[in-house]
Amino acid sequence: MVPTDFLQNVYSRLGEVPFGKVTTYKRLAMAVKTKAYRSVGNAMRSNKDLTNIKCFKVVKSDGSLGGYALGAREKIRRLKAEGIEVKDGKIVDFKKKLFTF
DNA sequence: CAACCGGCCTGGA
DNA sequence: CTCCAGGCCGGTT
Repeated sequence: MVPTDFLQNVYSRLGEVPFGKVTTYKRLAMAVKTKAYRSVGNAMRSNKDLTNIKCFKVVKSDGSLGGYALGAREKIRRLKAEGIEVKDGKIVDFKKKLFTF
């Protein structure tokens, strides 16, 4: 299937997030001029290209992890690989690690 | 057309 | 102030 404009937009924006930083579903949604936070998550889920699309860099607005296709465990591991610590299911120093578009 | 969703926010206990 | 439940928006399948 061919990705929609929305999806391409989301993926593109996600690619702007620098190493060591994260973003939220909401912020991402705002970046693509939409209020469909849920759809963004849905988009991540439907994404197959995990190698090129770092969906693990997207978390909830309150700093908690949210979901991940490969499991929360894996998500945490990946984030840690970028120097982002996760404690008790939440990002440490979330506000600092948060990237704003 | 109907159902699903990796969320967010607000209100009540 | 913290915790739980319900409601709600928008886009995909």
